[in-house]
Amino acid sequence: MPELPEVETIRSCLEAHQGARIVKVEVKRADIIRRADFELRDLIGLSIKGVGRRGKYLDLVLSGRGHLILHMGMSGRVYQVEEPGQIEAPHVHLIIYLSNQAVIVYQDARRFGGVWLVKDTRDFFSHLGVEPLARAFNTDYLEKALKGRKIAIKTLLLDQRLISGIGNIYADEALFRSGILPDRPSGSLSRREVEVLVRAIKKVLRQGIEQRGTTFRDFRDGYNQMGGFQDHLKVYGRFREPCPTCGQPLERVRLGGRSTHYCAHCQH
DNA sequence: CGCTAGTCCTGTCTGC
DNA sequence: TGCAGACAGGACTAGC
Repeated sequence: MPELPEVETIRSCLEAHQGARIVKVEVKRADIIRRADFELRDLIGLSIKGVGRRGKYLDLVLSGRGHLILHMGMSGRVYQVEEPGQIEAPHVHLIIYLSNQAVIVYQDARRFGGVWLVKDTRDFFSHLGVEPLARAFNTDYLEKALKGRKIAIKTLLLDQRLISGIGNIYADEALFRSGILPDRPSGSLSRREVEVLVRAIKKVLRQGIEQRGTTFRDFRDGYNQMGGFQDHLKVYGRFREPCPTCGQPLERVRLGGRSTHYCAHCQH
């Protein structure tokens, strides 16, 4: 679920807790901890030095070189509450109590997400590709990555080893805005098309962040509030609705196992 | 390399 | 109303 704009939205919400100390940690389900370089109780007393994001991972940087890393999978939420008594919602797996009285809640119904206690993030993030909003993600980079590849361009955009942060919604939206069909063999894109696509990816991700993410179903921001970008989606979730550009009914197919939305008239 | 299918899970919606 | 089946924003693996 949460793609780059959603995780970034949560990240900026949690930034308010920079400097706060962890006073207590409750784990409701031990198996959501996917890796622990140190003990959970070692978190007590550490302060939050910063809140980062890498791809779709949220990175709580702790004093003493530790990181508490969260991934939301499909249905995960991370948000803060003022009153601990209000955390009765189902599927709460981790609760972090801070010295500033805030309580951070991690919940994930489907448990596709996870939590990692990591000492050094360099190796942890080493499998991830370029940040799509970074300068390093440009026409040259994508053109090189596409060269000779036959894989469908949408499937390639979802490969986190090449570009980290794009998910199903923003892939469909970026391709629509670029006028490129999702199943085009990656290597068949012209330099001009690659350029247009890179710009569209950056633009749609930035708009998603501005709108505080897309709440298609589960997503909530760091205050457990819905995002706003769902009102700006042009194709995702709009099967059979008229294309916002040409009015023809939008199509939906399955591509690489993922639901894929596009306009057969506007995208080539 | 590229592609499909399966896996991890629960919730929600649709059609009968 | 009940129930079965499809489907869901992610990521990994096995197999061909």
